[in-house]
Amino acid sequence: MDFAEHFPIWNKLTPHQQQKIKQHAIRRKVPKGTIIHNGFMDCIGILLIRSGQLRAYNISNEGREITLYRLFDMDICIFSASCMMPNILFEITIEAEKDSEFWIIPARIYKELMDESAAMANYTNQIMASRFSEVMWLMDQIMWRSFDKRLAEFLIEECAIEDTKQLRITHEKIGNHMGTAREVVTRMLRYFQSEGMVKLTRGEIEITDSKRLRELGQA
Amino acid sequence: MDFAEHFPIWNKLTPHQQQKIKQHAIRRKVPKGTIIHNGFMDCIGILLIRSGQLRAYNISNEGREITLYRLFDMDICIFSASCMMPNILFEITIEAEKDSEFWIIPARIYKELMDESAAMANYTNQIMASRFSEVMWLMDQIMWRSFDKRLAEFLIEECAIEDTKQLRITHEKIGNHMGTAREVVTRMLRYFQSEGMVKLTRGEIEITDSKRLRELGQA
DNA sequence: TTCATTTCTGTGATATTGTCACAATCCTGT
DNA sequence: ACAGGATTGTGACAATATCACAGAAATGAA
Repeated sequence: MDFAEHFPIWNKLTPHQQQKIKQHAIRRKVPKGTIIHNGFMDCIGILLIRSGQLRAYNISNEGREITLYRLFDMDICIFSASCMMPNILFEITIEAEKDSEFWIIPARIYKELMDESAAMANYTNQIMASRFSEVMWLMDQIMWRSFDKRLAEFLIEECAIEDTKQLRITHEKIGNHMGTAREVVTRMLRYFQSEGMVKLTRGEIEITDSKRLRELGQA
Repeated sequence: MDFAEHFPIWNKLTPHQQQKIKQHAIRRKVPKGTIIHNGFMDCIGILLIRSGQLRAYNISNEGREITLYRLFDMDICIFSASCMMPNILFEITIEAEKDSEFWIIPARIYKELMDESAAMANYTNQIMASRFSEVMWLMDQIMWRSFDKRLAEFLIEECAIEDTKQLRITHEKIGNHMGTAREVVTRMLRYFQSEGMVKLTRGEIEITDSKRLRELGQA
């Protein structure tokens, strides 16, 4: 079990607490597309991500989506255990964007640890603050930046994550990430193409002028 | 000092911790309009509100505002001590909307308490979760609800807070609360007036059909 | 291989909201 | 009474969202 290597505050826990985690942590593997957490329904526990990529997003009543943040290797997902936090009154969905593997610490166990360990509680605090910061960043984007800049930034970010200039993603998916309609994405991408910044083919977007796109995204 | 009566987890603290708070907590009174916290600049500490009303909001580079949440009697303001939370990477401004009075626990003292007391750390967690929930609620509003419904709901909410149907507020202020331009507010209010839901005079909005307004706000 | 079906993209028409410019009105202090 | 500021009103236009529908490309079944 290489859990200890990955859990950041392992050394601040007592042997007894370490033992407890070792005993109850479960390892799990899920294929791309799996819904790991959905609103209030389930409460599997805290996740420590070993590999893969998760996406936390919000769904409107009409089924429109917006990505709140993403989780990568070593990240910790707390909202999959929102049942143990009575003041979390919002619903969030968490989905595996890629095949992923993670450990689960059951909510009950984690709560016990938080209650008895200030280190654990403070660490949880920091994770919550990180997620909060990410959502606030998103809020700023939505409120104060125009769509062309946001889309440019999204494409650049996506290229960085996937480490390629040939993004295999549909306009619909981009719309779901950004909380807007597919048509809006299509139109803006066509504009980008007319400006020579991307080349569009079905199911793929090739970035042809990443310098200009980056400038636009950072403006 | 009636601090103890107001601080929710007072009983879970050791006498020594209680003593420490009593020693360092400061009481302060500020007039309406005071900026209590501004971005990263100051870090006065945790506030426990005794009376009055605070507003936490966000400012864009161009100076446009949006209210994130409000704080009332007994509420606790943590972002006035964001310097002690390294993962809080966003800027927030906190302003007294009315003459207000509160206690301040200096950030350093509060941090010491959190580090040594799991109860304190977990309590802080809950406050953070509450604020997070409020921001997520706002996000939902912004993303998925049309402006007429949001404005209707704002007016109803404002009436509840002020306990009156004659709101003394300018269109500009409403725009700043809702993150939109003054003209947009003016136009929608004129529409509401044409529908007989409000009556507009300079500096005042009288709600004349709160039933319909409420229905609109909840639709 | 062919055809039907599904997925993905393209586009015009219209509605909503944001931006800009400027005017009109009301209020306040002198 | 008057000047100057604060507040509100409004038209023109831009940006984005919504709706309806069509065409193109991929997929899978026969």
